[in-house]
Amino acid sequence: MGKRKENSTNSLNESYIVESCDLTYAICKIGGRWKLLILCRLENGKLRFSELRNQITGITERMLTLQLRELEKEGLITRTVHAEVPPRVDYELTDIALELVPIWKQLSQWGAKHKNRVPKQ
Amino acid sequence: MGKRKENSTNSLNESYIVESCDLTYAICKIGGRWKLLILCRLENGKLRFSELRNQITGITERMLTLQLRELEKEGLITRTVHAEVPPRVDYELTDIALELVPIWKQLSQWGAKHKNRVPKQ
DNA sequence: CCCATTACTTACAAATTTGTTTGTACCGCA
DNA sequence: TGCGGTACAAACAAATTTGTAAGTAATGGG
Repeated sequence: MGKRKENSTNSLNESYIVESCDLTYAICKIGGRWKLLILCRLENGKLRFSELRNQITGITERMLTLQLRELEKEGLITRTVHAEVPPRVDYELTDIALELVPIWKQLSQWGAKHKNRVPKQ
Repeated sequence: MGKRKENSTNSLNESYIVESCDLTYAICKIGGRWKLLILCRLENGKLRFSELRNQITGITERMLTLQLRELEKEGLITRTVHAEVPPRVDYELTDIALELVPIWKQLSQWGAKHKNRVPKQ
């Protein structure tokens, strides 16, 4: 995501909020437009870059790369490079990410329910 | 948050993604930096604007207003204005928002756990 | 009349996120 | 030699989100 300004109000705010609230911490890790979508896809096992790209509608290669990098840094996925040509790389959920599965399932159910209840707009 | 460009790639993407995935739909509703923090505070009953502002470190009045408006539009909170001077307004979770409570509790627990497991950064 | 209080609104500016386009390395194949 | 496939990276541009600073209305109290 490019670097952030170290001392922007945003950054200061964020670090402050994060350290004082586990929930916000979690949201920071898995929030944003793509992260959960990516994790979701990996729910049933490894996938390679191109598979993710094809399965996630609307994502660009750049975004996929960026998000994968972040997820890796946060310890939510592992990245395995196979020394072949053409290159092959695959991604897999870590244990800690697997613990999120029930959560995103519930959230998904809630989403479905909410979608029906507030269809106007 | 100000209007969005109707036909930006972002918007198109978002609506597409949202309609095809309940999870992303949910994330759209409660994602972002402040929404869950606000909902959290309301977990134990109504609060007025100033109470929210004081309890949520780092939020500005503008952000609080904007987020509250969105949450209201999405049917997650109700807004009650008391015809007094100085004004008094309070906010309360709706039923559908209450259904999120267990989810954010789990997420919070996960956050706490993750925080300890990946302290390096 | 002046001030304080509350819950905002508005205009503007800065920061952050996302997208577009082009390019890279490697090898095998025609 | 040129092309194709894979998994990216870099430069740049646009969109979106967040923050700052300054109002506003209504009214009771001094």
